[in-house]
Amino acid sequence: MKVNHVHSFSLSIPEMKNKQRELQQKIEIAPYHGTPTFVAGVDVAYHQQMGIAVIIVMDFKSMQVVEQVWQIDQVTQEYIPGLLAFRELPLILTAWKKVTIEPEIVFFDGNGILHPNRVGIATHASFFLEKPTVGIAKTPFIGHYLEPDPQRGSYTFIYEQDEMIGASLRTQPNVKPVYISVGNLIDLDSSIHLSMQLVGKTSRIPEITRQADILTRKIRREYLSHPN
DNA sequence: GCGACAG
DNA sequence: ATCTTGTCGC
Repeated sequence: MKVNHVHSFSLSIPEMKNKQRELQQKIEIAPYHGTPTFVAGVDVAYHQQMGIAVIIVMDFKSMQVVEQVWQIDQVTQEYIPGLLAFRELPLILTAWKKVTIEPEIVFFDGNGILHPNRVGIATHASFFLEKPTVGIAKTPFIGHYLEPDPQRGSYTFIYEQDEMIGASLRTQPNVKPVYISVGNLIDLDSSIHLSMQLVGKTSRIPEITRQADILTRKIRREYLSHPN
């Protein structure tokens, strides 16, 4: 297992757990509540060794993109299940410095506490961003849950033992659900409902991370894909 | 020990 | 994540 702790951040797994316990108290004292004005979405794409991190800032009500920033750099850390943040977070945090419109909540392509150590990338990122984060994953990682009803907006909770660690959310009728989990500083119900409000008419993935994903591929097309 | 395993 | 054509459906 190769993990270089030579990044703009570095937390060992025990440190992650401590940090999580510390911020868990803030969640209980002051979880995010209400309707955000601006939200952000984060995603990363790759072209060989190059990674492209995109952050989209969007007006929550109109779902219009108000800012988009990105960062391109070499990524040498391999992907290890459970340690996605070690691969993607350094690039994301560099891109984050370019954001000028401050969002209240940040959504990630990946998991929050729906993770073997309860520290998925959305949770890990919150330690540095210090704001509420939510994980939106396209495939389940861990946990047990029942299939949500086929209609749009229905959801079931995901458990491990007696711990409720996420939700399986049906964003479109008869379409495979997405997997929502708390990153930090927000409760699961808000995470689910805010994610659902960011779903467009026909897409399975909420617009906030979908737009980030789209831009990520566009940048790759224009800057990295062509040999000449 | 063996397989599974977010992106 | 990435490699990839056509195709069914709104």
